This record gives sequence, structure tokens and C-alpha cells, in this order.
Amino acid sequence: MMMVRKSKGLGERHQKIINFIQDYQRKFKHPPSIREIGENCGISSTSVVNYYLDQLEKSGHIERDRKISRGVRLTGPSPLGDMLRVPMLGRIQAGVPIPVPSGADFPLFTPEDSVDIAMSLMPSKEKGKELFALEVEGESMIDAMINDGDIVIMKSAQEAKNGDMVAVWLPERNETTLKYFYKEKDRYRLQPANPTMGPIYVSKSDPLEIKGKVVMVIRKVDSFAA
Amino acid sequence: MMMVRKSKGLGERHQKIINFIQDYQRKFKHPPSIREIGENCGISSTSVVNYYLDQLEKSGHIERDRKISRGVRLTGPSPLGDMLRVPMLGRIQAGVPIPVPSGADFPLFTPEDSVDIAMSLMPSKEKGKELFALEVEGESMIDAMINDGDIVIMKSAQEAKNGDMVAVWLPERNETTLKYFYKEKDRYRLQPANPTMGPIYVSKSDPLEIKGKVVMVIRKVDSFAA
DNA sequence: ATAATACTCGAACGCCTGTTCTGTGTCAAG
DNA sequence: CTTGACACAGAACAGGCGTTCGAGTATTAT
Repeated sequence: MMMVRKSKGLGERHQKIINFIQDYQRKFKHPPSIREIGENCGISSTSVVNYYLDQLEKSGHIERDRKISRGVRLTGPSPLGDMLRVPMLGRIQAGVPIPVPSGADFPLFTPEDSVDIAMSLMPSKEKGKELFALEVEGESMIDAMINDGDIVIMKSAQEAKNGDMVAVWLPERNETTLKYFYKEKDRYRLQPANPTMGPIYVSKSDPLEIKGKVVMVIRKVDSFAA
Repeated sequence: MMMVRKSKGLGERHQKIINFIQDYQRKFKHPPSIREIGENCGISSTSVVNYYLDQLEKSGHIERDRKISRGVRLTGPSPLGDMLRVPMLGRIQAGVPIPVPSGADFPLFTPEDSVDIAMSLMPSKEKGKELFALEVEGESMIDAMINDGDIVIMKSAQEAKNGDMVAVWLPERNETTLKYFYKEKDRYRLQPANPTMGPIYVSKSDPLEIKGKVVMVIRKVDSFAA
């Protein structure tokens, strides 16, 4: 007869160890040591922990940097990953200029009022260089498929290529708006994202300030319990 | 006279150390040791590294678990944090039923075709319980302020409260749609997110399948280089 | 029963690592 | 010049930590 007990997948201890590593990493931001794993999983010998760690490594559940302290890490669902912390600079309203990052107030850490974005979601590799976030207030951006409460992640920019979605300040209209940007013969075409709405044309001689390119839009559909 | 050199903020070495810790953590998934910091920052003595680490700790840039190996971690921009990995189940199209999670095909890890969401962005504490992501195909959801290519994060659900944004399958119309859900006297009101568009009314006697609640919408404005 | 395999423990070895102490050179204030 | 804060190097110490070895127990196959 074959063994029927638990030879197939992960044993109870394997799972316990994986869970502990995950919890420990989440809590202390660094991996546990072999002895710590043992103490918290009811294993009294470091060699036994090493025994299971070897198995978990072979089965692909963890990786190990041998010889160095706390060199274990989970491989699978990546409980921790690279993310950007984008500062939330303020709100956009139609009639109010965008509070662009005034320049060198960037190294200031604002753990609050910031948005975390998973690196894997960032389109280009504009790694948080001059990214900032704004919350949309009011429904003035509705023609850009952006609603009240949405969060737009923007990259600071003064110029734009055709097809970029940009935040522009139109002095003549006294209006901030988000539109797709197209340079035409002798004018700029600001195309709403909503295909059912028409574009705005701005002569090249008229003032037009590009504030930044939109990189991402996030809408949290709270539906906060009533 | 006061010192004018660099007493104000962070010195060159402070910055270098912070950057190294960040890069190292990103690369190896665990913090560096004091000696590793020294070697990579041009510091030949561990005591000097410790010297700077103390300063960075007092200034709040890092935290330290004393006495334990590799117990340094950045505090500010949180290069690593808790995030959810939501499986991307497929695409939504107007005339096609939503590929809901058919039940127990959940523990399968799909490192590809998944979306990482920062925990801090999740509205409620529906911690990845039955979350799944869908990519919107076509412009059929445009009345829900959702466009082609958008990613919707949904929570599996068969019922909904008033005000929830839900994905519903309307057998009579043979249509999948995202709408705000309101239960009225003898009918359901499906309100588009776009205020300029009118609602759809469905009699309570008519069939209506709620597939899930929309938790978040993400639009990546690629503007992929032309 | 015997052998093989899986699992567990304890201890010891030795490198890794954080901490601490002593010493040196610089620079500005007194 | 002296003093003292500051930046840095080097060495030494003590404990942390991964690794390895020997041995014991239980379960299963032969």
C-alpha cells in the first residue's frame, strides 16, 4: 500500500510554517530566523525547521538565500511587492488651478494623504519620479469619464504628445479639464474621453497650460454601508 | 557663525544609505546587514554605519529592530506593503455573460493575469475574500463611466443593497451591464453612474441576475509611446 | 522480523552580525 | 592653543544564526 496520510501536498507543518513566514514578514517587514520559525510552529530543533524549509524550497513554495541570516522568502502569491507611494496633493475642481507640485517640496514624506500603487499596475516605467495624485471634486470632469471622488494619478509634465491624456488649464475659460491632447494644423484639439461628446478646439495662439499627463484613474466604489 | 555645510537635512551618505536599503530590499526581499550597507556605501567600518543608522532612526527615516540581524526597515515611502493579488478572470462584454468564479477554482495561483491592489486602497475590509477582476471590452459600459480597457475589481455577490454598484445580467435584454442598484416599490432601478443618462427599470417579476458588486475601477491611461 | 523511509531531537561548529570601545583627524568656537 | 562636537576607522566581544552530524522513534514496505 501507498502512504495515504499526507504525502500528496503540504503537511500541516508545511502550511503552518508558510503562514508564519507570511505573518512575520507582514508584521516585522523582514523574514524570520530559523529559530523563530521553530518556536512559533512548535518545533524544538533548528534542524527540523531546516528540514522542512528544504522541502518547501524544493516544492517551490519558498526561496532561500543560504548562509545569510533571515534569507527566507515566499515565492508564490507575493504577499509583499513593490509599490509606489504617490503623494496626494489635493483636489481638482473645474474652476480652480491644479495644485501642481510647486517644485522641490517633493522629498517631504506624507504617509497620510498618499496613494499606494502596485508597481505592476504602472504602465510605463515612470517610477514615481514626479508622480502625484489628485482627487476629483465635482462632476466637471464627467466628459473625461472621471467622476466625483475619483483619484487620478498624474505625471508632472509641461508638454504632451498626441494621444496623451493631459490636465490642462485654460486661462480664457478659467477652467481646468482633463482631455486627450492632439496637436493639429494650427490648433490644439482637446478630445473628451467620452466618445459621445465633442472636442474643444484651442488656437495655438491662445494660452494653454499643460499641467501633467494622466497615468491612471482609480475609482473606489465605496458603497459604504448605509 | 553657524555651520552652513549640511547640517539641515540629510547628508549625502544618509541619502545613499536610504537608497541602498530600498534597492536591496527590493532585490532580495529582506533588509541588508550593517556590513553590507557599509560595503556598498563606501564605509569601511561597521561602527560608522551604525552611527548613521542611529541618526536616520532619530530623524524618523528608518526603524530598527535592535539586536536582531537585518533589522532595518524604511518607514516613509514604504517600499513594500500589504497588497492583494486579485485574479483576472476575463473580460466583460455587453452581450456575454460574466465569467464569474465558478466556485472552487480559487486557490489556484495565477501569478500572471492578476492585478495587485494595495491594501490601503481597498474600501471595505473585504480582504480578497472573493474578489476578482475583469477587463472591460468595448464601450458598452460607457454609461457606467467605464471605458474600454478599464479594469473592474468585483466582489462576488448574489444580492445587493441600495446604492451598490453591481454587475447584472439581464436575460431579457441578453445584456451584461454595470449599474447602481436600487430597489423600489415593485421594480428595480438600475441607475447609470453617468448622471446625464437615464435609469433602466426592471420589474421585480422579471429575471435579473446579480453577479457581483463593483469594488473598484482602475483605468490605466497608457498613452503607450507612439 | 528486517529494512527502509519519514520525522524529530539535541548539540556543536563556525560564520554572520550588531554592539561597543579606543583612537585619529577635522573644523569651528572660546 | 585648547576644547569639544563631528565624522570616521579598526578591532574586539558576545550573541544570533545557518549548517551539519549523530542518534532516536514511529510508520510502512519487503
